[in-house]
Amino acid sequence: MKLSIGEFADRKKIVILDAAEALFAEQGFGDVSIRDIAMSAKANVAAVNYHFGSKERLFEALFARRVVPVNEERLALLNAAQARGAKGLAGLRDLVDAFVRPPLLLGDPASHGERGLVMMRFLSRMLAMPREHVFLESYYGEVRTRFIAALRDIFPRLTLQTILWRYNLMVGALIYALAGPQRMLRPPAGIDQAAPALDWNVEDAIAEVVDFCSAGLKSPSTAGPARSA
Amino acid sequence: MKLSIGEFADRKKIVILDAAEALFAEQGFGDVSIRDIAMSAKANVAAVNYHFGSKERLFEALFARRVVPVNEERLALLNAAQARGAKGLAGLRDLVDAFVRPPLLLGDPASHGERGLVMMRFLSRMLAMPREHVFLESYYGEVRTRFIAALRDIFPRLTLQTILWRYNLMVGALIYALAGPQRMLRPPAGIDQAAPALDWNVEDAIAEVVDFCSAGLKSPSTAGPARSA
DNA sequence: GTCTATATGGGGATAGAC
DNA sequence: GTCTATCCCCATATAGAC
Repeated sequence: MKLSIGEFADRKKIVILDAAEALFAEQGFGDVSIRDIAMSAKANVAAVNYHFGSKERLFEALFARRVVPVNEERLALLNAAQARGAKGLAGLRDLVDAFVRPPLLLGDPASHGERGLVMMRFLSRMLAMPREHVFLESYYGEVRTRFIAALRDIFPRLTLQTILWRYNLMVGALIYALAGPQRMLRPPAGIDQAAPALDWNVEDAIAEVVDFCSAGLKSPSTAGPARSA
Repeated sequence: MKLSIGEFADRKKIVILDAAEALFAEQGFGDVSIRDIAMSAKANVAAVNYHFGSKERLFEALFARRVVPVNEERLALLNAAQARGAKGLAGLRDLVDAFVRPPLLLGDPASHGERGLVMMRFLSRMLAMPREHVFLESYYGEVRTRFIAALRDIFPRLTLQTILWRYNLMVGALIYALAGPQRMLRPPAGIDQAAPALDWNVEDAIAEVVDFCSAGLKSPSTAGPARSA
C-alpha cells in the first residue's frame, strides 16, 4: 500500500520520536545528541531539526506524548473511584491504584510489546528530571493537587506536612519502579535460588507497589511532636 | 597562617571537588563541562585535568567521597541494631533507620551548613544514575546484600520477590526524599495555609521516611497467587 | 521534505613554557 | 603545580541545492 506524503512524513516523525525516546530512556538528556537520534532513526540530522525545530522542542513533544495520557487516565481512575464512593480507608487502595496503574501499564508487553519497557523507563527519567526549567509543574500540577486533596479527605487527622511527605515518598517509589522492574527482581549476591528475574508480570508489579504505598500512607505517624496519627 | 604546598594543593582539590559536586547536583553529569567546573572553582581548566586525569575520574572521586562513608555508617548501624538483638518485627524500624538515616543526615544544616543540601542532592542524583557502566554495583553490593538478608530474616514468610520489590521501593522513596526535602513540603495549589515549607527538620524527615517505609515493608502481601503474607 | 555542506561554538584533553 | 595556547572532535543549527 502506498503512503501519501503526509502519512509518510507522520511516520517519519514517529520513527524519530521513538528513536529519541529509547535513547533518552537509556542515557538521559544531556548525553544524547541529535546526531545519535538521527542515526538511530536512519534519518538526517537536518530532518530532525526540520520536524521539531530544536532539541528542546523535540524533547517536549516526547514528554507530552507520554505524560499527558497517563495523567488523564490517572484522573479518570480517581474520579471513577470517588464516584464509586468508597470513603475513608476503604478508598485508599483505589486511590493508590489510580496513581500507579497508568504509568506501570505502559510497561505491559501485552499492550506495547518490547517498546513497553522503553516507554516506562523514559517516563521514569522524565519524572526524575533535574531541571526546573522543565515544564514539569505545568504538566503535573493538577494530578498533584487532586491526589493530595483526596488523601487529606481520607486522613483528616494527619498534618498537611505528613501528607505531603507521604505523597512524595509514593512518587519516589513509583519512579524507581518505573525505571526498571526487571532490575528490581535481580537477586542479591549469595542467593542460591535460581534467578526468576526476567519474567515479570504487570499485575504483580502493580500489586506490589499498591501494597507498599497503601501501607506507607496509612501508617501511624510518629514524626514531630505537633503531629497526630 | 601559611600553607605548605601540599596543603595548598589539597585545598585546591577540595575546592574543585566542591564546585563539581554542586554543579552535578544541580544539572546532572552530561550537562556540566569541565570548563564550568573550573570557572566555578576559580581554577584553570588544565588544573582540573592535572588533578583528576579526566572528567570520569573526577566523577568517581566525588562519588566515593560521599557514598563510601554513608554506606559504612549504614552497615555499622545495622550491625549495632542486630547486636542489640531486637528480633523480628521489633527490629524493623531499626533496620529502616539504619538504611535511611546516614544519607538523610548529610542534609543536616547543623552538621554541614549550607553544603548539606548540596551533598544530599548530589547523592540522590548518583543513585538515580542512568548508566550501567557506573561503578554503582561495586559500591552498593554489600549494603544491598546485607539489608536484604536482614529483611528475609524478619519476614520469613514473604517471597524473595516481594522482599526485593519492597527493598527497592524503599530505595526509590529515599532517593526522591534526598533529591529535595524542601520541595516535598511545598503545598499544592489551592491550599490556604501559609507555607511553612522552608524550615525542615532532619529528625522529622527521618521519622517520616521511617514511618512510611516500615509500614510498606511489613504490609500484608496481595501480589501473586503463589505468595503469602 | 530531504539532503549536503557549512557556520559557529563548545567540548575534553594535552604540550610545553614558567 | 599552574598557566596559555592549541589540537581535534563533536555539538546544534541553518543555508541552499535538489
